[in-house]
Amino acid sequence: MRDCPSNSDPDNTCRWRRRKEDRPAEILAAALKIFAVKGFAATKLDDIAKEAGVSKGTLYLYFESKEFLFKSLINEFVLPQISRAQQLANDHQGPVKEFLLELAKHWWLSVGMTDLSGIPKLMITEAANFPELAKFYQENVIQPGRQLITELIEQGISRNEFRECNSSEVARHFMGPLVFAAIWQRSLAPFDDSYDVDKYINTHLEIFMRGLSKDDSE
Amino acid sequence: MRDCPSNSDPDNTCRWRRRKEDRPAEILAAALKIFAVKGFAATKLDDIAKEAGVSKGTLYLYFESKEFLFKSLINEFVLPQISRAQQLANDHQGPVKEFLLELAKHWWLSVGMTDLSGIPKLMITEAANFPELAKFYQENVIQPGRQLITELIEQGISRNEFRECNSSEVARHFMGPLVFAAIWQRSLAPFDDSYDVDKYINTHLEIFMRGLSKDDSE
Amino acid sequence: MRDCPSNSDPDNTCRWRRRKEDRPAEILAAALKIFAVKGFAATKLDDIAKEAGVSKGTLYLYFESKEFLFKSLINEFVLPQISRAQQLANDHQGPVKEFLLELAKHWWLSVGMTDLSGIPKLMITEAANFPELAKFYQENVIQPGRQLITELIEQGISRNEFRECNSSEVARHFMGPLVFAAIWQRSLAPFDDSYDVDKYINTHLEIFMRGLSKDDSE
Amino acid sequence: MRDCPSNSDPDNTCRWRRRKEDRPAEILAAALKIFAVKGFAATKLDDIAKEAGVSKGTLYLYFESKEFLFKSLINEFVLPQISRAQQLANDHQGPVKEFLLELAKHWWLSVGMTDLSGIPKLMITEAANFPELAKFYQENVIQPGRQLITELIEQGISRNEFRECNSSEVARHFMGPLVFAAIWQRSLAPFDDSYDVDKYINTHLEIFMRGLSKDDSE
DNA sequence: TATGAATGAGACTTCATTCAT
DNA sequence: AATGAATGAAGTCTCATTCAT
Repeated sequence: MRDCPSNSDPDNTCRWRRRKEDRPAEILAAALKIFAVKGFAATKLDDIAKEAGVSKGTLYLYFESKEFLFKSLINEFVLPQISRAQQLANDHQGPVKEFLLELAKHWWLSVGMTDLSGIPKLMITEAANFPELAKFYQENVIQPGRQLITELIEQGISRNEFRECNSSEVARHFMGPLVFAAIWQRSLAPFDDSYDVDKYINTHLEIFMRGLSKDDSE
Repeated sequence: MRDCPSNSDPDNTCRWRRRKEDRPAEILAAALKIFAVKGFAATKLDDIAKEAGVSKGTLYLYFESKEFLFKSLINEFVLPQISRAQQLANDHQGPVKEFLLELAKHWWLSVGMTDLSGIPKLMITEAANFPELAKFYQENVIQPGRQLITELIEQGISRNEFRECNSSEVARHFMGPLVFAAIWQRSLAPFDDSYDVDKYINTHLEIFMRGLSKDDSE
Repeated sequence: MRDCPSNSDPDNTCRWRRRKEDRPAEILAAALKIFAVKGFAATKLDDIAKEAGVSKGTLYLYFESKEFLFKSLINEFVLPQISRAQQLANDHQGPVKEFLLELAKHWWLSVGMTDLSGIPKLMITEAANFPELAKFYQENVIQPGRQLITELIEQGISRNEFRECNSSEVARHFMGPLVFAAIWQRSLAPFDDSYDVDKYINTHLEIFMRGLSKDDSE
Repeated sequence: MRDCPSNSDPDNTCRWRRRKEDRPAEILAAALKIFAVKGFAATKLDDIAKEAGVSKGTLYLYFESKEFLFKSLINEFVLPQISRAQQLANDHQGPVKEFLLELAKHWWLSVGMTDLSGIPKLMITEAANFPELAKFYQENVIQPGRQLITELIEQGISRNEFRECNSSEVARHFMGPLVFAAIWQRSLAPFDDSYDVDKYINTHLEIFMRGLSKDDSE
């Protein structure tokens, strides 16, 4: 379905494949890869086209400009993330601590260690160049996400799992290092032989949970 | 034209006299400001020149290219940082915990909240575009810095201030949130009304120290 | 898909049935409309296709290129014009003056006020970009047309209707304002509220005839 | 003044001439030449740059876009024309007929036979593509010009030089053929060996004046 | 030393043309 | 025969770099 029928193009060298429906998603995936590495300005549309396996002109069949492609990228990949965590939250049972750990693990597997981690990196990189986008991201991703964590922490406090604390402030410190790990992964980690993301995340969660736990919780 | 004519200012009391020997430093400071906001590719030399109060051509009297200017920037501002912390470390007396807190405070005042915080942001942003620079930064700033913290933590453990832990790994979590706060400051913080850096840093240090302290340390 | 399915319209009474043999003519008509408004270079084949109600690809089934389509246009619409006037000339009886007026009226009704007036506009607009076409037009339309008028004027002189004059030169002034009116119609007339073509043409013919008439002819 | 000092660049091969003040006018003159021949869309900025003897980039130092250059062209060359004729009108003495002939001659020498005749051609060619420009031209050039002629004709009527007529309508027929001659010159005249502009204009003025004169004016 | 007009390579973007369906 | 997704050459425009002044 995606390619030329194999019988007429066994080597898949056919340049005239038609796959209108898949194209936008393919292009967005390619764009995310390149943009996340180079940033907006340093990315050439030629590179994205090559990564997507199409010609430069094809990009313009689906996205009216480089800027629009970039913005579509954020919208496309960001919006689905929002609701997912909330669904998880609604379903969970049992100790908050365990659920928070599960949430971290889930975020890491579905965002942090995938191409999607390019999104937070891009938002940090380009916030000053695309303020509307940054505002949108802040309001629709960061804040709802933090709100969710905040509520969980408060739940943990009221369930006597966690010590009293400024839940909203503490929530920032739950996500911060996760996001930082994702960004680090895409920047200086390749130059740091002794860096091990999983260890980093585990250590973070340990420190965080110990800091949050009641003193007599041992 | 821009300088005070020497004949009219024989006593050199003119406050606005341009000291030629400062030009490179002025340009580097201007470049840091702009690069940190826009990133390397999106920055125009015109903008840097304007910020520095010189003409575009003048930049080329001191730096042979945009890339060279960028690299000079890193070298210029990064190298001094390295030794400073070590000097502090050599001088310190008393509890490690207090010194670590002092170190964090010092880093924040001299780097995190100044234009110098543009350096870590740029390194993260441009690591993939300037691998040699990233390698250099990693080896000459990140690693020595972490090494210093690692040793302090080990000292704290041996002095019975801190619990047993993987000192090197934990050291990452001392600096990570500080660096993250600096970067956040320069990206999404302007869109987050409820964000307060100082609170963020204090909360981080509290959580971190509590996580590191011995259980009976209360 | 666009045609009536033949099985559902066995009697061929469907008004919207697409007659394939008309396609080239339909495309040429659409092309004339768009080209006359925008000129050759500013016209997109997409626009012509839309106007003709076909897809872009279809244009290439009938015309090998944009340039060829443009040239076909001129040939298609220009050649029929030539002989028509001459036929009229052969048939006419009575005063030359009346026939000239009739000729002007006929030209205006069949060319000047129809889409065909796009042809002279295009020839003037694009003469420098398509010299061969301009030469062809000059030799096959302009000159024969003027020759016809010239002969009529000479006939009028010999019949004592008109004063002596340089018939060939005067012939230019018979057609010139008619053509100019057609072109004006397609350019600046829409911005001139007080412009009235019919009045313009009538005034022209009055002035022209008065200038041509014998002084005592009143 | 315009070029490099001859002593340092006797062969005038210096590519780094500076002549900021002259540049815009030079570029506009070059642009008028090319635009008038090819029309807006078919003109490449490279061609204009070459004609002006500068590089493509230089155009953008003075005009922010191709469209803006085009519009500047109209504004630059059109506005001066307006007042000139009115000044002439204010100064004139004697018979209106002679002054009208003088005006025609003046227009032809200063516009019709110079590069400036490209302006009316461009307005006709591009009216549909630049409606605001067409409106501006209509209101600021065509109408004032016609108004001037109209008043002169009315003056002639009241001085008993001309017959009664619809002065405003007749004024159109004074200028029309002059403008048409200018446009013809730039389009099909090169393909018409027997065409002689001067003869055309003289014949026009003869016919026009005869048509306007009183019957007993002989 | 300092300037900024000028340059031209290279990016974004358009659209005539092709061809699998 | 008809379509319209895909292509890529060619145009507009930007900006790092140069150099006469």
